[in-house]
Amino acid sequence: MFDKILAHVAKHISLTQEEQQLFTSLLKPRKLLRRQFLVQAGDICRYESFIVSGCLRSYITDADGQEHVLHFAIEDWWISDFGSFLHHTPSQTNIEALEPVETLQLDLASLERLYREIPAFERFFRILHQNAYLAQNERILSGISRTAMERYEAFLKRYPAIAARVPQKHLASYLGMTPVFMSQLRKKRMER
Amino acid sequence: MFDKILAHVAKHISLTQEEQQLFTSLLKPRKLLRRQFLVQAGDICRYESFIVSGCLRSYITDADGQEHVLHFAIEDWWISDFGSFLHHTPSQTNIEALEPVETLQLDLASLERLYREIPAFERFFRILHQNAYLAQNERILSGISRTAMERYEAFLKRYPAIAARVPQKHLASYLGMTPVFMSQLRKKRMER
DNA sequence: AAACGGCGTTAAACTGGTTTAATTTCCCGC
DNA sequence: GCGGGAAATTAAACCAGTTTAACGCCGTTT
Repeated sequence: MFDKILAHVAKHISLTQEEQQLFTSLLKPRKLLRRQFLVQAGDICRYESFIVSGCLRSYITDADGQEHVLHFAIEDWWISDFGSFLHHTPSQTNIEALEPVETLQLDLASLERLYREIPAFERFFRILHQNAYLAQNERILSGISRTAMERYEAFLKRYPAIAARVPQKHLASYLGMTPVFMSQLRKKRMER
Repeated sequence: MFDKILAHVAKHISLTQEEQQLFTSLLKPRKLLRRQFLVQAGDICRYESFIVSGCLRSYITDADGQEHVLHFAIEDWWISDFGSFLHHTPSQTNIEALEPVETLQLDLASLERLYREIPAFERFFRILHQNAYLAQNERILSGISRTAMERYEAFLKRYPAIAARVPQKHLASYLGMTPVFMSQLRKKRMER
């Protein structure tokens, strides 16, 4: 049951048997059906959720009622409304299962206990946040310097598994364009 | 000389006298004139630079020769090409002083030594990266959900000091619009 | 198997933002 | 303080991406 998450953690830090035990004892499993919400806007997001299987999207609904996809997350990734989780403030985002999902959840008190009792976890999450920061930089650059076609093709190249797995309208939203326009881009690519 | 950076670090972690001494002994001062580069594309970015005074921008030049501003940085912030710094790969970005700048620089070996000898620094940089990640999220959201006018006004509200300090063309680039269009937005705001 | 509703596609009108180019203003180096 | 070059402004033509609406294709429900 904990194999996947232990293998994931072992990519960055090594834990003794006892440390593994402590860590896994803090994790609470949670399963979601398709279309079920892990977090809803207005809730306080109480967990960082490690995804054992399945696929989710996080998005916000703006003042005009329009949805904007912030992230996709699949196996071996973590997801949360990070601001809400850290500061116990109401979540801006919704996080919805696009497929049946199994997660392992860690609450803030448990995370802080981990930091205290197994300092290597400071390192582990530092590395995760570093990587997240690098990926975000890429995405920002993409947004200010690339055309819609370039963004679409870059996504296909970098995350082919996700592109094949999520509805196009959500991908279009993630990429900052309309589903109609993305469909036109797909057509142009086919003709080429 | 080290007052500013010690005060900055003290916001997140507490250090003993000896730890402060070790930390500051690893910092190398570097000053830049206006228009001088802290990092040039193609170089390996060997330092995280803490800014004691002055203002810089990081940007990339794309295949068409167009510049795109990724970040501004002022007093009390850190700047680097983080990917280049971490992995010793050639920098994608240029980092240029917009004013005379004083920095304190930390190289990767020193940073790793800090992590080893003062584990609190794992925590310190975890928190910095967490905050960076949150700010990046905001910006991405802004890019996919807001109009140019909304982005401009949000920036003015959040970073008025920077907006007043940097050339408009750089700000326009940061916000993902042309200087000409931003000038039109400014005019509309004045008329209102 | 019929009816329903959500999703992707197509086409056409439209608009927010770009491009180009001319004019003015502002630095700042001498 | 003066001259030159870069930055900001204005106007007009242009284009990338949006909007609206109609249609066809599944997959689900009944």
